[in-house]
Amino acid sequence: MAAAGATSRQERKQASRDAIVAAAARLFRERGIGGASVADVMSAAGLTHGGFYGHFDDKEALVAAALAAATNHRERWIEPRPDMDEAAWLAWIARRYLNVRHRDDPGDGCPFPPLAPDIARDGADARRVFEAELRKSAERMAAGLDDGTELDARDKAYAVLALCVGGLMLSRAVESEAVSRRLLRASRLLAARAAEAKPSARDT
Amino acid sequence: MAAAGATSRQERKQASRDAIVAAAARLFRERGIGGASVADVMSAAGLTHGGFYGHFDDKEALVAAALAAATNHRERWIEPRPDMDEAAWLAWIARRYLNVRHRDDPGDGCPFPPLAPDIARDGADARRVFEAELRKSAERMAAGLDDGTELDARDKAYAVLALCVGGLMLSRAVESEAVSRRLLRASRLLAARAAEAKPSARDT
DNA sequence: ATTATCTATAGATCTATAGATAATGC
DNA sequence: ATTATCTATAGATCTATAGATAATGC
Repeated sequence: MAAAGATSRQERKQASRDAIVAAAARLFRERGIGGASVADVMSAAGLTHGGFYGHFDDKEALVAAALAAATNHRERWIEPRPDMDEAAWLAWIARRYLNVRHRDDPGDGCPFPPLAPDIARDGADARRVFEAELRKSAERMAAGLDDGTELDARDKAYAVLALCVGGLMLSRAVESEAVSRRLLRASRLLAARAAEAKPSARDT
Repeated sequence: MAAAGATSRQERKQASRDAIVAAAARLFRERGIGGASVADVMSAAGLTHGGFYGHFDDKEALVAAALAAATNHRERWIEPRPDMDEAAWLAWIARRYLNVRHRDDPGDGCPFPPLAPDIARDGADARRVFEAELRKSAERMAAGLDDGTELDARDKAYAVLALCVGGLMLSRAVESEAVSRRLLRASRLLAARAAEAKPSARDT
């Protein structure tokens, strides 16, 4: 008789937990970890402050969960495109990441630029989650790249990630629109150069 | 009779202010802006909490001053080397910036990686100072670079800065030494590729 | 009867201010 | 007499906990 529509106690608790994590993932990206209190997160999730500690031991555990949850971004930016050569694909990825829309919507964007310094100073658990997420991004990108002479496919991916994260972060920290856009554009153009100089030379 | 050794009231106040700014520049880089309280900064400067407001209107004014003061880093990393070609010089700059020593000493290092996200969320004053400092770095670097076909000298400089800042920041946010070093190395290698493919081709 | 959530609060911050103190400079 | 700094504190947070409440599930 356990019909599909029935929401068990466990299911509802899980739904609350999911709402807390989703709210935290957004607020931490928008305001930084210190800028969003537990009460802020719970309120955004439609719950009251005190209930938080039935779901997590402490705020640091929430940080790790929120970071892992803010992962949906990856599929949007690092999409396989077998029809393109390496340089064109890297340019395509960089264009999807380094743009004004992404710059202006940190709450729904990549968690690395707004959270990296906070995580660097946080506990080892958070850094382990950060590393796992970064590695997944690198591996997804590396799958579409070739090993080069100096940089293998994963090296290229890490370097392009560093460039994208740095470019987006700096574009948010400057005041003038002109410099901000210049940072985005220049970083996009350098990203494509991670490709080997002559990717299709051997085909000729 | 105003001998050189005499310290006027004004001079001593200036010395206190300098000590406050120096302490703030270090603590903000080490712990983030939210992680160092006004009391922490004053204590590190050898003064008491209450005296702060005789020097600055509020904490945000200190952030702007501390950011501008953490500028001595630039000369260390972007040193003109007319003996090198463009790619070699960029590789040299990247090596000076993207290394383990710099990674492990944020308090004495470049203020951009640890502070950029905080500044992005802070007031316009802080962002203006950030932009001015970034622009000075870019111009110092661009002075040693050539205009290319896609990227002019300043574009190259901004892109290399984005890469360096992103690479250093990510290398601090991951937990394993192996991934951290890989990020530094891969970013160093990509930095050199901001140079034109054949800088000395015309000379032949 | 069990459990998820809420109300209320303790204890520890943090920014900013007000008034006291101690040292310089007229 | 002026001014830089210190002591003390108000008012506003923030994390975490304890005990009350209300709803599910036996």
